[in-house]
Amino acid sequence: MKIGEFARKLGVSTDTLRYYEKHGLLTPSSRSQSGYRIYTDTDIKQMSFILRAKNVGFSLSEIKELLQIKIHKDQHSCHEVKEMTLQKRDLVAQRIEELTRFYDSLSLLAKKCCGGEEPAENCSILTTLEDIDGLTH
Amino acid sequence: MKIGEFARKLGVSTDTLRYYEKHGLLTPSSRSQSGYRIYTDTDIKQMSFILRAKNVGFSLSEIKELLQIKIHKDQHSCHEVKEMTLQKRDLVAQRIEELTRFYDSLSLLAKKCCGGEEPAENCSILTTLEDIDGLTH
DNA sequence: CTTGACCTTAGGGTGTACTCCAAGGTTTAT
DNA sequence: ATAAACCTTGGAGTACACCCTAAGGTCAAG
Ligand SMILES: [Zn+2]
Ligand SMILES: [Zn+2]
Ligand SMILES: [Zn+2]
Ligand SMILES: [Zn+2]
Repeated sequence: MKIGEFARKLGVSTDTLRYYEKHGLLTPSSRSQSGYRIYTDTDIKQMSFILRAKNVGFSLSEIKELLQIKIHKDQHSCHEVKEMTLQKRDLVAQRIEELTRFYDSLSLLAKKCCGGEEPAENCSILTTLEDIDGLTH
Repeated sequence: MKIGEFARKLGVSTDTLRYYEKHGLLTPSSRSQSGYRIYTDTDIKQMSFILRAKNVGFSLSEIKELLQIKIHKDQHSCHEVKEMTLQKRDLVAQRIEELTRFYDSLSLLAKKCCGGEEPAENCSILTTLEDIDGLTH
């Protein structure tokens, strides 16, 4: 499919796709005789991967590194490729851990509030926010 | 403490701190007679909160919204404040879910690789990466 | 065979989040 | 008292990730 249809399917702009190509994140599978970009289902999968990674806070250069796993093919051993994958996975695990602490902070915060209709001036939620780091330890 | 010491403690630049103040993320507790910014332990807690949020991929404007919980004091009821906190918490939960899918993708990928010393040319990890979305469904 | 919807590249503009001066005032140490 | 090490504001510059426009080529429908 051409760039317009592909962009609509993925919910991004054609400009974004050209930008990603220029920066080595997603090169369309081929070009038509007239030079049009041709995207395939494989490209949809890779683009979905990119968008999910972006959504959880990875920068484009970090995502590019994640995709490098694919590019190292013949220059590297299975061992190296596996190591790299596990290393990236650990990075994700760290983020999950931090986010979980964050989630717990907000949960505790909510728990401390009565949720009533009175003005929140003396609400413990507000006085506790300053201690949010203390809450999680 | 003054801005330099505070910056060193938190591992950021003084420029960043002035930038955050200008954009409403962290206003130092007070100023000295000569106009120097004076930061306290409370400011350390708030800044740690900001940095943790940044680390897990929140933008500064999102973080500002998170901190609004504190600012709404007398204008809002306990009910509203609690709702806001829970809503922010759900946003964090969504991110955790996405990151977890991501983690599973990379785990499955690693599992498919023998990890041996031969060139990775025929490594299933590389042929599977294109199918990474399929892996998680 | 022309209209309109698509596509191409090149290059400029925007918002975010810093980062780096410049010119000057303050504080501490010798 | 004067240097060194802080601090102040204002404004300019940078990197990232787009976003938009211009000028033109391609292609299916009427
Ligand atoms: Zn309350
Ligand atoms: Zn209450
Ligand atoms: Zn392998
Ligand atoms: Zn192998």
